[in-house]
Amino acid sequence: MPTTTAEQRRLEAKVEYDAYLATCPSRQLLATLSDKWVVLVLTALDEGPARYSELRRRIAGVSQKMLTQTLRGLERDGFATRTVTATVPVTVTYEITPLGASLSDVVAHVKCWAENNIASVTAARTAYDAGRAEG
Amino acid sequence: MPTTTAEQRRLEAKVEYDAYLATCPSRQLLATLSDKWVVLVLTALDEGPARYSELRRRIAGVSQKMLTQTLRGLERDGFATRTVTATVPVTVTYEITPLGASLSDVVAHVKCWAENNIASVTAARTAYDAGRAEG
DNA sequence: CAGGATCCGATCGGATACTG
DNA sequence: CAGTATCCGATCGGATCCTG
Repeated sequence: MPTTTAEQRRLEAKVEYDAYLATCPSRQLLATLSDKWVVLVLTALDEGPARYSELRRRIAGVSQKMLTQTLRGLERDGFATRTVTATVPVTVTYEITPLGASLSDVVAHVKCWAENNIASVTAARTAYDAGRAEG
Repeated sequence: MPTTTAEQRRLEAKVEYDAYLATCPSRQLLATLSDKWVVLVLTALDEGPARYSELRRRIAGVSQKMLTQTLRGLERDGFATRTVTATVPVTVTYEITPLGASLSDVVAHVKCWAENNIASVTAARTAYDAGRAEG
């Protein structure tokens, strides 16, 4: 009854790999950028400081849950600052940090590539789908 | 019974925004890169052509479902080619395309930023968590 | 070898209701 | 105004079984 087979070894490899991925800086960042809301909020903040409600307006369609959650993440990662002013009712202002702005530049770079190459991607997709259709 | 209130308008805004996002090239690409497997497979292919089983080994921890699904996506987007050789059993080789290699360069750029700035992010996180802990 | 098909638990994210 | 807390449907992805 050999319980350690290819199955076992694959599982071990997975655990190792997961650990590797978890500590890999680039994977961590990719995971962050994976979040669609992170990119949208970061971009919105890049246009200038804004209050919570202002952000909800800039990013139409975001739920309050996701906006809050995303802002907390950005704050934690040092990409944005959260400033509370003791007015009545309280005023909260979010602002992008230099680090956040730097990240925003990277995102802009990705956007640039996308805009330059979307035509090729669309063409490839159309061709691929056409091939599927005719069998 | 005014059924069209702020709630209604927000929904409409959301629909519009979703449509905008769906057609936005950069968002489409970001959505693609969002997928952790896309990045991993693309990177693996960037190291050279490989067969299906070889890819499973290069990317430890990937399930066959996700690998296949991801490869189909890459093929559809024109980032990789799939070549079937009629041997017994059949041999399938995947290779990155120039477009895919170009995208891989962008990913490398992101990785570079990550490696250069991970220290700042980690520091920010530690500081943030410390602040939370002490209340 | 290279997948297609299916089941199913886990996570995500929107809607809703309530608070200082 | 700026959130927090909860419910819950939908999607994701891994495991498993099967095929040319």
